[in-house]
Amino acid sequence: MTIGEVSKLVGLPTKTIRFYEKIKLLKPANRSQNNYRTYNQDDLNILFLIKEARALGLDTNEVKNIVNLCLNSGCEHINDYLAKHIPIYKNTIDDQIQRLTGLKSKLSNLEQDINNKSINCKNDCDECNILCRTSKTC
Amino acid sequence: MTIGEVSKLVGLPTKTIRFYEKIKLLKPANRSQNNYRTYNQDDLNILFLIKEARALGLDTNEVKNIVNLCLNSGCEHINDYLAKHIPIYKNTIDDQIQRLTGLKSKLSNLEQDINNKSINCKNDCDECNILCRTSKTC
DNA sequence: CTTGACCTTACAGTAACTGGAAGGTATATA
DNA sequence: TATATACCTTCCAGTTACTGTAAGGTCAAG
Repeated sequence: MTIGEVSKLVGLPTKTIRFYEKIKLLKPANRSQNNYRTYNQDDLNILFLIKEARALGLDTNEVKNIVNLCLNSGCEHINDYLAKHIPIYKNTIDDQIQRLTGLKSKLSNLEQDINNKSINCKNDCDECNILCRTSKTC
Repeated sequence: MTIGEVSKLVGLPTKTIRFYEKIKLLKPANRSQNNYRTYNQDDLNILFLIKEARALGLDTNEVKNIVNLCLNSGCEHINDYLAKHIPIYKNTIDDQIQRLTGLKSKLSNLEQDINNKSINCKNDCDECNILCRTSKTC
């Protein structure tokens, strides 16, 4: 299979497949006479695995661990690995969600301030919103 | 004020302040005889404004808009601008939260699959988790 | 006169791609 | 045979918002 065929089958841009090879997430592809990359079913399976793992939000280093486990051990080790690591992934996600939720409520507060306070504030900065208060131009 | 003093007052690394100048978020700082950057209260105010806006999750382009508004117009324009844009920021955040929530539930499903299904799966891949199923080595 | 704490610039690296340029290759059509 | 097209190749730059590091200048104190 050429990289374009693989791209369609797996649903990843050719660019991305080459990129994965470059960062050693994939081993260097075999080459045909004309120097085109060629892929077989095993390569395809690895790419599906990578895509699935990325879709779970795992970063490329995590994916690399899992691919190696998959290639060098068996899936019972993947299960062990995931059982240990999924809680960590989830904590990371929780942190991000919390951060975003905090941002959102900050924005809501600011929105309310803007609605409640005087819109014309020439030199009456205590009536301004927090962003404006920090600026002397206000 | 030197950049180090400003850094302490505002709570931004000197690196970051120089970086903001480089990307034209700040105008080029005045220089003392020895070529050190010097800052005055106005610069400080702008930096506070920038820090506040970044803390709200706005990207540097948005911050640039707001700084320009602050320098070239008055805060009534900032209020208008924010009133229009905050809903957009919030939508963006909601999208991100939704994405993360989706990832988390995917991870939870996988976690359950791992707990429920056979851990030893030699060539019995239907019993494996989704990551493993995609791999021939399973 | 040296030590330490500042300051300067410039370049590289981060994460995970994406876009583009410049060029080789394979196939179908005129 | 010429060409149009749709692939493929490599390499370099850009994205976001910084951070780290190196190599070097400046200033005050001991």
